[in-house]
Amino acid sequence: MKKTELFDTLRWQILQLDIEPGSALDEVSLCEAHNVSRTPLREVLHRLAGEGFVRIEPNRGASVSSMDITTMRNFFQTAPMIYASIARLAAENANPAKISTLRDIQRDFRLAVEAGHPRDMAISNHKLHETIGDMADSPYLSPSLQRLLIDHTRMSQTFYAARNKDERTRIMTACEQHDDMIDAFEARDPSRAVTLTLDHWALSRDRMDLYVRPDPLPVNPEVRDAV
Amino acid sequence: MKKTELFDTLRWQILQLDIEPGSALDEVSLCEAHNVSRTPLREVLHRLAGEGFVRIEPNRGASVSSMDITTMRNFFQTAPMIYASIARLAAENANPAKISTLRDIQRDFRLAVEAGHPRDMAISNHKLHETIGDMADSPYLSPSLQRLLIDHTRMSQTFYAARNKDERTRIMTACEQHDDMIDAFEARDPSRAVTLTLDHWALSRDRMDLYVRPDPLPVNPEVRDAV
DNA sequence: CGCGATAAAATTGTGTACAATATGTATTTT
DNA sequence: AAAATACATATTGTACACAATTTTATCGCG
Repeated sequence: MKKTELFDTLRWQILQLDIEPGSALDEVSLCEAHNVSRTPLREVLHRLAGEGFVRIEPNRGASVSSMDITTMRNFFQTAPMIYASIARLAAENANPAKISTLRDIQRDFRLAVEAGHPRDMAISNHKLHETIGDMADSPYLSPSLQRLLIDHTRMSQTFYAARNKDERTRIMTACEQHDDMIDAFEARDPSRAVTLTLDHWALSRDRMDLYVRPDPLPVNPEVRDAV
Repeated sequence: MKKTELFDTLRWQILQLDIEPGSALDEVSLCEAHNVSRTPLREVLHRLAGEGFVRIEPNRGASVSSMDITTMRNFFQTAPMIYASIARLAAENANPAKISTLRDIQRDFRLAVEAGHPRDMAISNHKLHETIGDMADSPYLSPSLQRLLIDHTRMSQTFYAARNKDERTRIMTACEQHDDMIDAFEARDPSRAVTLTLDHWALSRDRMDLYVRPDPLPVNPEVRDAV
């Protein structure tokens, strides 16, 4: 397997929670698993570290970036601002090629929703928001967007693994919102794009709360205090 | 030289424009210069790439991130928002240890100003804003702050290389603003911290414009078109 | 002289061996 | 039995050799 593939593979494995947050990454086992030597693997790990997927402690190897409660608080604080700014820029910078890409991704997303495949939903959703970030074309904002999306996608696994009818309805709503957002980008309507984006955020935020505080809440007082 | 040192060395060389933006980085010459083999050097380059200091094109090596006019436009658009948000969080999360660090760095900055050492000013200024970012303690905002600071520090070389009295006065003002900002952080006054930060931004912005559009403007029409 | 193909040189990418460091275990000491 | 030490093992870090690729130089041809 080539290095670029390896990078993408590990990236997606992390995003899809195939590799648990916080878990240690053993170099030799990864090498055997992906059929590369340690030299390119380590280079990939260093890049992943630079982009926030992984944490490298000198002489102690790499581990997947963790998602603890304190960072979650920051997440909910920061996400709406970044998403809104990105949306604004994306609407200002919209071009037909990127809009077309967005439509393609959104088609995949809708198919995944109709087929009820949580993994594919999460993947398409990530790609969609990543592409919006590309369209915004802001080298200064996209680092934060990328960092947000890492944790957003990991958390959204819960969101898309819909169990009851209400949750499935929410996913349908999110799907419609995507279409509306793309329409707003295409129409180059920044303020509408921002509004729709914030609505979209609010919808997924309500569900992601459950990731941090799983439903039903544990009644164990010790656990509550720890949180 | 160890790998962590090498990382910092290259980082500062890029930030201080010792290595020109856009210039190619030859692996073997860097190895000889810093007395390491290519393996650790390449790992460092990959990490620098992940953090936005460097750009790696497969099979074509690494080059220092460039600063063209289009990215500059994004810079001025994005910077105030990120700086303000970071300032707010820094004021909310202020703790004595970090405040003390800030005071130390600011002391260095003032010394550099009084001694008239542009390089040291730029370094201290970078460290100061980086530490404010640490204090804000937001894993989602700091990637963008870091990316902004890369270009801000590189541009500020112009700012600190003061030639006339007016420019030196501006630097003095910036120095005072640093103190006021740290006071606001220490007092845990978010809104004041944000206001002061935006003032500080406005001051340096006015000077950095000159970097993008050097004074006096070239009247050559070909150059204008190319830009 | 310009253009394209081909060969040589230089540069980047990968595999492997070995060194340095950290971790785990057994033994000794109190 | 607990703590400390020394040793063995496992893991990470680095150097180097070679493979793959790109860049440069050379040559032939119209």
